[in-house]
Amino acid sequence: MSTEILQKFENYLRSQGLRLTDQRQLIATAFFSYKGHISTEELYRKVQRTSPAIGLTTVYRTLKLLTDAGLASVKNFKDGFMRFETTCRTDHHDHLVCIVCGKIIEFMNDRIESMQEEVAKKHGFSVTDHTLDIYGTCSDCVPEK
Amino acid sequence: MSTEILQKFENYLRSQGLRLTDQRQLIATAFFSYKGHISTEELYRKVQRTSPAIGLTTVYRTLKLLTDAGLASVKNFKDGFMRFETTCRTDHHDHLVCIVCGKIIEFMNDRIESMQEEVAKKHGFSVTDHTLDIYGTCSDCVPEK
DNA sequence: TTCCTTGCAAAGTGTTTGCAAAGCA
DNA sequence: TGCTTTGCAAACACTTTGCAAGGAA
Repeated sequence: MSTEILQKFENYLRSQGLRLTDQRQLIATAFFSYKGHISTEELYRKVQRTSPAIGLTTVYRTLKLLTDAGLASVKNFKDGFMRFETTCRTDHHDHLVCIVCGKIIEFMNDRIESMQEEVAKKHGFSVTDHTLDIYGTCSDCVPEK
Repeated sequence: MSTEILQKFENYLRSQGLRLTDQRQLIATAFFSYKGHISTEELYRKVQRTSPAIGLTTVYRTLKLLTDAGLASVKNFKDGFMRFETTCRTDHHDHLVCIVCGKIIEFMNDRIESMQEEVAKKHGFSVTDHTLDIYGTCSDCVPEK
């Protein structure tokens, strides 16, 4: 299932005169098997469990390649870490972030989207991208008054 | 005019057993006279022009104090710099950021705001904060095709 | 051979902290 | 005197780069 996407990665690499090495394959596979927004460190630890020889640097570099290939995208929440997620899911979405437990819920609201476009147009902007993160406390973390 | 807000700062400092020093006053004044989202470095350079002896560290520390005092708030755009703006203006707003020239336009849209609340409620979140940044190209920077 | 890839260590970024000197109360 | 403040330099945390060794074509 992730073979197809690995194939895309390999195609990109070849087109750049690069190679799909074992490390890159391992890192990419681990990355694509993760459903959420993974930080470099987390992906590193994930990969380390099965292949302790892989270095953090290689994880960084592979994530950069995946991003260049258009297969991953970077996201910065408030914690200052780079987080990545796959772009195969072509759906755009925004985020609800729990400031207590760190849970991230994705949502999508067409009306909000189209109103953003409208606002941008009104100011003469042509939108390339946007970020909507709502921070708050999730139902599991309600402060015990 | 900014005397009033400086007063607030001084009150906060006193309440914490701290002092409103010359440096802090200078930095705070420069900060409050800036209308937009200023980075630490920018504020540092601004202050340096009149008082070259002030250190970057002191700017960082003063901005932290202003934030603790509730007079400034931090904002992180994609560039990885901390940016601050005054909170005296109690109005909330979102941002349109030009990815070419860096221009930042503020806007406010009640319907978007209330729809965010709605989405959060639907997921059991109680909102404390949110971030809506729209990135794009402004009318001055339209790519010359 | 040629050039890509790797992991380590070192460098780089923006930010924070330790510290001794200086200053206010 | 006791405590805050300052600026420098060093430490930090995350990320990137330089490099020599190893590897595929």
